[in-house]
Amino acid sequence: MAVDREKFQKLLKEKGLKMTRQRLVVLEVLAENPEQHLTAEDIYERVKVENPDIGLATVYRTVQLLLELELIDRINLDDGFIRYEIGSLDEEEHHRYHHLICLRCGKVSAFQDDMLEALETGVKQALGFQVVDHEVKLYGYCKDCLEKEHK
Amino acid sequence: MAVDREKFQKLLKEKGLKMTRQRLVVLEVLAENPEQHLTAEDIYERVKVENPDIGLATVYRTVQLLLELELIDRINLDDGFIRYEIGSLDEEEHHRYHHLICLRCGKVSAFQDDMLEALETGVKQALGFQVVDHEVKLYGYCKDCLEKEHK
DNA sequence: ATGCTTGCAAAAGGTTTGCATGTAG
DNA sequence: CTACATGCAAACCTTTTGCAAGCAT
Repeated sequence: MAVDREKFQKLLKEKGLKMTRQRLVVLEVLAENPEQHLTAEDIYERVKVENPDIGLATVYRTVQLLLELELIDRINLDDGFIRYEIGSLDEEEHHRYHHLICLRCGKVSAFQDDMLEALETGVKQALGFQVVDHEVKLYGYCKDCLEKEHK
Repeated sequence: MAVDREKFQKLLKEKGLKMTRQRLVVLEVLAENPEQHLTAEDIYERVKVENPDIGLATVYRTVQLLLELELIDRINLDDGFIRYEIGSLDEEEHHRYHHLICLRCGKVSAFQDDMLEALETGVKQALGFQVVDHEVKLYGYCKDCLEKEHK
């Protein structure tokens, strides 16, 4: 997935910010690794390959920026790291991704489901709470680990 | 909600652990504050009232232990603190609690819904992933904040 | 030129750990 | 008595921040 530089620059300009090599490279790494749940350190390692001078602090500052621009999503798997992934380009699908976390091997996979929309409507009517985003994590055992266990 | 000391001691004994004043007090604080989402520091402050000598490290060690015994649940609201609350005594209700997080005032409330059971069955059939626990967080604006905004 | 950005290193802040002492069983 | 548990302080580790130097516009 390629980064649209013009669109990126336009988004930055709207906030009085500048397009830099570092920001572009961080965004590109995330765009090239969709659904990969990268930590700041992961991004740093990959960015350094073609950009050895970049600092880890810049990666942290950039992911914060990309979050504010809503270009990426934040994922917290409760393992002490905050992870990031490129947001879905399709607005309709953007909030329908959930995560499956294997308690044995730690593998994380995503699946899509829109059943929560009904739940959100119900919460609004019953409690007056207006939902704008959600996060669903399902913990359990993945197919591979289940099969290994049965041997 | 009172703590069943005999049951607690039995659980500890099964793992070769001892029942101490500190462990009991931490569990009691959590039992007396259901659905309160206490941080380790919160627990520490409340425990210190009647037990000034306890150390913060003991609180951390104890919540880890209580998690392993499945007496309490862990909640991560992405605010830099890990929070804890007593688990539902009713096994059937144990995994049906979800959280509503207000993006304006930060208030957290819980609601109950079992619609995820159907989702979990579907995930098992479609992907072979066996779900044993889940966490659902809905972000949005609570009734109070919505009303204030409309004035 | 102006002022946003960066890199470095230091700081921050919640959580964990080492170790000598205390205590439950 | 023995092994597990505690308290204290230091260590950890991810993330944030201060500041002088570096760029984008």
